[in-house]
Amino acid sequence: MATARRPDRDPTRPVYVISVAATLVSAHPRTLRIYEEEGLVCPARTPSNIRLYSEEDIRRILWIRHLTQDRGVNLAGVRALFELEERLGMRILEALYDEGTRRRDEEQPGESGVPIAQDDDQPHG
Amino acid sequence: MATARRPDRDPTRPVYVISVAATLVSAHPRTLRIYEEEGLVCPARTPSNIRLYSEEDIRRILWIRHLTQDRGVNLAGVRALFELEERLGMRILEALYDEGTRRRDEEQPGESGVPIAQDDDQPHG
DNA sequence: CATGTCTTGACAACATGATTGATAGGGTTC
DNA sequence: GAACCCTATCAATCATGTTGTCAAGACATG
Repeated sequence: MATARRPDRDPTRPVYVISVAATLVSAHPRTLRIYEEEGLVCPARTPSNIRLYSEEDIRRILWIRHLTQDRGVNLAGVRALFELEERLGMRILEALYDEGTRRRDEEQPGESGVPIAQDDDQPHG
Repeated sequence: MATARRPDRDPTRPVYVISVAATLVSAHPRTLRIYEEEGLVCPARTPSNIRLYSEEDIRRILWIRHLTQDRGVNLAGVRALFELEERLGMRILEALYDEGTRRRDEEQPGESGVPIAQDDDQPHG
């Protein structure tokens, strides 16, 4: 019945509830709600209004985490960067992530050079 | 003796000492020194180590003021945006400034759509 | 039905950051 | 010599980011 091959792995498909998503990105659920309030992420909702985050949402959040935690950019700066990327219609964030890595010959299968989540012990020590 | 025509108006020519520059951008001299410490601006120096800001420096500072004061971006975000612009080799900041203005048919003579300084009453009330 | 997880909303603690201010000791310019 | 500059430090103020908690309610699954 698989339409393409593995529709379960569609990166846009909403799958994670907020507690799971928070664990994936090593943040507090409260923080993810704030990101949504700030308009930085727009997770889907179930008919009963439950947030469901897709893989793309997770990647977007990981970008926010990278910019805020590693680079010290505040949410207003993240918004400006996202807005810039959207207006220019190109993946400018990638160029920003080539910080210590300079440039690698080939890209990882992670479609857009997003920082990968290494699951920490405690999301919110 | 004018080489081209009016070399005095070369936008890269260092002319303003820090007190004058601070007045031009409506900020405290202390703030301008912080911008320099953060690597956001690099004014020229006289042989006796006195800072001299050029028109381009002023425009750059006005960008910082716009991003920080009007958009709430912190200095780390400003650095990310400048770094991005430098890596991409294009004026992406312009696209960011078209916020409420969308796009105007013609550009003002101000070479790069930089927010103009309207001199306030008190730089640091 | 009971339990657990979700929802929004509010309040607060804590640390960090941005900006301005003041001070000290010394150099530069007029 | 007065007024400006330099570096460096300390501090006050205000805003922000993150986490935490509490409340009252809706929903899903056992």
